Amino acid sequence: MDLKEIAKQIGVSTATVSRVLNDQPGVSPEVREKVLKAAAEANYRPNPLARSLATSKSQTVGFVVHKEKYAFSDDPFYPLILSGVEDYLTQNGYHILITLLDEKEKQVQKLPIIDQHLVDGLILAGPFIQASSIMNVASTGIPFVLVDNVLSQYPVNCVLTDDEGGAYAGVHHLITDHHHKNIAFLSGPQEWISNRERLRGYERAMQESGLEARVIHAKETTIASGESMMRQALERWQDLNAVYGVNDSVAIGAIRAATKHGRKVPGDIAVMGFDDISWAAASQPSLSTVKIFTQRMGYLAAQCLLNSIQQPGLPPTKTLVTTELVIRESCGCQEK
Amino acid sequence: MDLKEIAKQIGVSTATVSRVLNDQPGVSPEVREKVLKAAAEANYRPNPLARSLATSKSQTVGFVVHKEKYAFSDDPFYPLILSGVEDYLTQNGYHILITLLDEKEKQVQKLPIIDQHLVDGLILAGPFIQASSIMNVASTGIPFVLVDNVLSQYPVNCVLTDDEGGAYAGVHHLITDHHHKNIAFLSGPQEWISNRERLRGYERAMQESGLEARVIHAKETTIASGESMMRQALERWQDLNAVYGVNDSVAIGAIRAATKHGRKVPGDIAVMGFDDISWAAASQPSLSTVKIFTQRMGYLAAQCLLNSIQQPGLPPTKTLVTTELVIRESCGCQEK
DNA sequence: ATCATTAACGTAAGCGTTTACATCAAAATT
DNA sequence: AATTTTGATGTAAACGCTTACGTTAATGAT
Repeated sequence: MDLKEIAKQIGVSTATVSRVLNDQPGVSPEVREKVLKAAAEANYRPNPLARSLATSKSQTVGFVVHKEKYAFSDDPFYPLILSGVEDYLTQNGYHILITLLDEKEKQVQKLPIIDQHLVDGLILAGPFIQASSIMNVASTGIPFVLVDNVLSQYPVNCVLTDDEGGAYAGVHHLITDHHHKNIAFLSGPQEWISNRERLRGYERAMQESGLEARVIHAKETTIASGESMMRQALERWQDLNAVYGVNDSVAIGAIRAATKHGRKVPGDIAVMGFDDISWAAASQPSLSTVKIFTQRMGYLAAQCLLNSIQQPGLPPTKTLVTTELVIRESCGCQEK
Repeated sequence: MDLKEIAKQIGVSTATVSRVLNDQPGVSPEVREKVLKAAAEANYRPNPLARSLATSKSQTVGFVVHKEKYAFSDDPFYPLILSGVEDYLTQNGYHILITLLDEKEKQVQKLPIIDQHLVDGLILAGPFIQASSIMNVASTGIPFVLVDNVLSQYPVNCVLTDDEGGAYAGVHHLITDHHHKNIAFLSGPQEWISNRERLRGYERAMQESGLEARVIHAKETTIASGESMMRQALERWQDLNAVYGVNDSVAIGAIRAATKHGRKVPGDIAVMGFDDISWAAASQPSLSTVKIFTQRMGYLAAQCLLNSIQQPGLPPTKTLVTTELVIRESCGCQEK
C-alpha cells in the first residue's frame, strides 16, 4: 500500500497526499480531510526507507559506547543512559542504532553507521573514546553529543553529572554534620573526567575547611582496588576518621578492608561513595552515597541531540545534571 | 559519489558496476578489475538506504527487550546478551536497532521497527514478552528468535541456558561432594522459564538421591527476597544444611540472613547460587555458583537469526547453552 | 476591465540502488 | 557456412517517497 494507490483512490496526485501526510501547507481542508480518511482506512504506513532516500534524513540516531564498559561492568550505567536516550527519542519518532566499540576501534568516524549515513546524529557515551576520534567526527559535520565525557580543546555538546558539586556535598556532609577532619579520598584513573571532578570536589571541600587533602590513587575503581586503597590509607594515616570513595564499588571495598582491619564502619571510620548503584543499599552497613541521575543524563543528551539535528548551527551546549545526597548507615547518621 | 559517477568514469553502465560490487557473475575479469579500482580510488560507499529500497532488505535486525529488566536490574544480563548479539551481527555486516519495551506496550508486532519494515529480523530477549504478542510477530512472517524465553504452544527459534542441568549440577555438588541432605531451594516467579527449569533441576537432583524437596517461593529474585526466604527456611527447617538460591542475588540475600541468624556460612549452612554475576566473587564469603554464558547466548541467538533470514523456511531451532560449576567459598569446598 | 498576486494542485524529476530484459558479438554446434 | 548457444554488457523500470516547478483558476488591486 503506497502513496500512489491512495492518491489514485481519491483522485489526487501523490504530491498532494505527501503534503497532507507531512502537514505541509497548500492543500484545501476538504482534500486534506479526504486524504487523511483514505490513509486511515487503508492503514497506510509511509515507507521510511523511501522517505529517507528522498530527504536524506533517517530519523535514526547512533548510540556509541565502549563494549567492555557497557556490558561487563558491575552496574548498568550505560544501559541506564541508553534507557533515558530511548525514552526521549522514541517519544519523538526517532530510532536507535547501537554500536559497541572494541578496544581496537579507534576510528569512530569510520563506523559503518556514520560512514554510510545511516544516522542523523550520534550519542557518544563514556570517556573511553579518544579525543582525536571525536574531533574527526566533529569534522564530518554530523550532529553529536557526548555523555559522561567532554572535550577540553573544543566546545561540543555534552551532558555530564555535576561530579565536582556532588563530591563536595558528600565531603561537606562528613565535615560539617559529622565533624570529621581526617578524611581520605580513594580515587581512580584520572583520565576519566568524572574521577577528576570528584577529586576536585573533595579537595575544595577540604580546603574550604582548612583540612589537609589525603588522596590514594588506583588504576581501577573496583571493590578490589577499594580494598587495596583502604589498606594503604589505614597504614598511612593512623588517625583516619572517614574515607570518601570515588564510586560505590570502591567505597564498598573500603568498608570490607576496614572491617577486616578491625575497624567498625561507621563507628571508627565513616565511609561514603558516589553513584548510588543498586548494591549500595544492600551493602552492610548500607552505603551513604551521592546519587547520580543516570537515566536523566541520557534523556537530556537525546534532547540536546535532537535540538542540534533540527536546528543546525546551534552553538554547543554543556549540560550539568545535579546530584543528590543519599544518607544511609555508613556515614554514621543513623548512630546519632 | 554514487554508482552512476563511477560507471561514467570508466565508461560502463551502472548495472555492471552494481554487479561487480555485489559479486555477481556476468562480468569479465578485466572490467571487474577496473570497477574495483575506480571504486576504491573514489572511496565509494554504496548508499544502504537506496539499496534497501531496491532490495527490501535492510541489513538490520531489531533487538527488543523489556526496559525495566534491561537497565534497572542489579546485573547487566541483557546488556551482555546484546553484546553477544552485536559481536555476531557486526561481523556479518548487520546493524542493530534497539527497542526498549514499556510495561504497557503489549503489541510487540506494532512496534515501528517491525511495522515499518525497518528490520530483517528480530531478537526478542527475556521472558517478559507475552506469548500472544510473540504469536502475532510470528504471524507476520518476519524471522525472529527468542532469548531466555520459549513458547510452549508452538515451536520457534530460541536460545536458552541449560538451567535444569545447571541447577542439577549445583545441587548434586552439595549432595555428593558435601554430603548435605537437607537442602532447601529458594525460588522465584514461576512465569519465568529459567526459574521453573532451575527448580526442576533441583527437584531431580534431590529425587535421584532420595531426598525430600524443600522449596520456598517469592515474587522477586532480589537480595531482599533472598533474605526473606532464608528467614522462612530457617524457621521452618531446623536441620537445614544447605540452601540453593535460584540466582546469585537471592543466594547473597540468603547468606546475609543466615549470618544475621548466627549461622556461619558455609560452616553451618552451605549456600550456592546461579548466574555468576560479578558480585558473586566479591560476596563474603565468596559465592559458589553456576556460571551462565550470557554473552554466548546472544551470539548464538544472532547466528540463529541470520540463518533464518538468509535461508527462509528453515525449521525452528532450540539451542541450549551449557553452564559451568564455579566453586568458591560458600559451598564449603575451601574448608576441607 | 486589466493585471498582479495567491492558493490549490498536478507533473515529473529526483534520491541511489537493483534487476528483468534486451542486445550483441563471440564461441560452439551442426 | 548457417545456426544456436553463451557470456558480457547496456537499457530502463522499479523501489516509494519528496519537492521544485509549472499550471490553473480565483482573488485582489488599480
